[in-house]
Amino acid sequence: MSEAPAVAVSTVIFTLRPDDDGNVRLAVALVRRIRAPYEGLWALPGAPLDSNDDLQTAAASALYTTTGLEPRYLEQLYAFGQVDRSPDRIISIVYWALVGADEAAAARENDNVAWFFADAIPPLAFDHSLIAEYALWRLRTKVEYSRVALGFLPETFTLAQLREVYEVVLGKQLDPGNFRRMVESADIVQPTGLRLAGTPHRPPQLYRYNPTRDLTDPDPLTRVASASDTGNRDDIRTLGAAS
Amino acid sequence: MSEAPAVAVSTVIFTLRPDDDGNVRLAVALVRRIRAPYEGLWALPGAPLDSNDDLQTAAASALYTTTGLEPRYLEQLYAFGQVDRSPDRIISIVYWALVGADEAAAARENDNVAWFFADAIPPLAFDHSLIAEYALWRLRTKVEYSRVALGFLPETFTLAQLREVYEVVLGKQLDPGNFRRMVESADIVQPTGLRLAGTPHRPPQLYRYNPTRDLTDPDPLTRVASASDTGNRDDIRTLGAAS
DNA sequence: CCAAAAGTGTTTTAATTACACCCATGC
DNA sequence: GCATGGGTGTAATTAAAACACTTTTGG
Repeated sequence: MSEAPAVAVSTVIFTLRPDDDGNVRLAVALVRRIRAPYEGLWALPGAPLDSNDDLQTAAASALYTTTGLEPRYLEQLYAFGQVDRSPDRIISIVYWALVGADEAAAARENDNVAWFFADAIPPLAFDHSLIAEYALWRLRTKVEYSRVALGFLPETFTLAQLREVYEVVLGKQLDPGNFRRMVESADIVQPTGLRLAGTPHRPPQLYRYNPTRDLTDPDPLTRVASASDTGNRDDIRTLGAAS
Repeated sequence: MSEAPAVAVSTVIFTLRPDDDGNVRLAVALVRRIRAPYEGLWALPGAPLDSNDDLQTAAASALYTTTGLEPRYLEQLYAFGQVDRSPDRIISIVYWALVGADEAAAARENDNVAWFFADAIPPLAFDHSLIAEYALWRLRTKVEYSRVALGFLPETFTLAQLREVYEVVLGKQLDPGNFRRMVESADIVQPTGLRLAGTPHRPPQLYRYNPTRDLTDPDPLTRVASASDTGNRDDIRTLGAAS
């Protein structure tokens, strides 16, 4: 009889950041492994699950430990448990998170913690390459039918900024006019009445996200979480389950 | 310091079965708890994770133990790990499964194992009521954009049977003509060329599911699973991840 | 006035829905 | 023939995409 499987929680952390040419791109936070196995390789941030922590708390804490940031959005991705995915039997419960582009710019980064552009992720330890790819897929599909994109933006923003988030995540240009109508009819945001001044063109309206609506439409899990809020941080806009 | 969390795997098993009036309805398999806590209450079938089993194997085995059946479709639902969801700290990795209506009719059933109609599930042990509700939500949303409905049907079937599955799961009537066109354009099934005889009306065509397509469109996880098939049962039509 | 992005309007296209109607069989 | 569900056709509605055009600012 072998030992009981160990449980770990990891988080795929996404943000937006400009590359050297000034183009905004999707980026993922990775940590370098400092011990065997896969010593020296990059991996997803994570830690063994502390028995006193909820899964979501553990995921947020992995995020905080590596970046010093709080998630704007946090959702469970999948539980990985193939017997041979690691030398020891480890069940990894993986979350994915969005952090604000503004905050991430100031996030810590060093030899062992770094941001990688999503289209240039190096080979990762364990099955983490597959996990990262899956998280990316989930982000992209979810952007199309939910409001998670707001998780990258600060409190107020212009529609052009919001559209840029969609364009970067989806990897394609969007028609400004149609985008505006889509956003308005989906009731995603509220106008603040303020305008952004100082532009060399017509000053755009500033919007904020609609606080009466969650970033995703509520599935039964999210509904329970927001109804009987059991000590969850209220700076995470949704605690949503998968969907 | 408390002990390491234990890992269990449970499965929400769906099938279709007729009620006393002969109406086909969605049903879930439950087992009665024979020990504390929640002794006597109904619960989802499951078991502690054996260190030698993959998660999916464990889910299929929970299914087999309770019903004696093999899943036609099996997908991970969610990992539940709230600290207070059980007296001991237990991380439950939950799968959901579809079994054929024809086979389920012959499945074992006794004082401690029974099928309950999905709209009449009794209060369950632990947080299993919430889990069952979430699985139901996932099944319903997934039926709308994938081909999982085929998981309820035998090898060959008529379009009317397939439509009935959709109607029962979604809880609404569908237009036969439009349904036919939807199925044809989505390339869900293949005509067998055979016809069902003995009806008091025009004999319908028999179809089989399209084996060149999976029951769900492949996300990165499913794609890997089917490409490098690592000992998965080939009678499960997809090993799909969540989506 | 010009450049540039904000913002509005209109046309085209495609997908969805609603519903009328014919077809083929057992009785 | 007639009742019944199988199967086809078509018009109406709605949503998505394409794209022209007007507005408002800084320089």
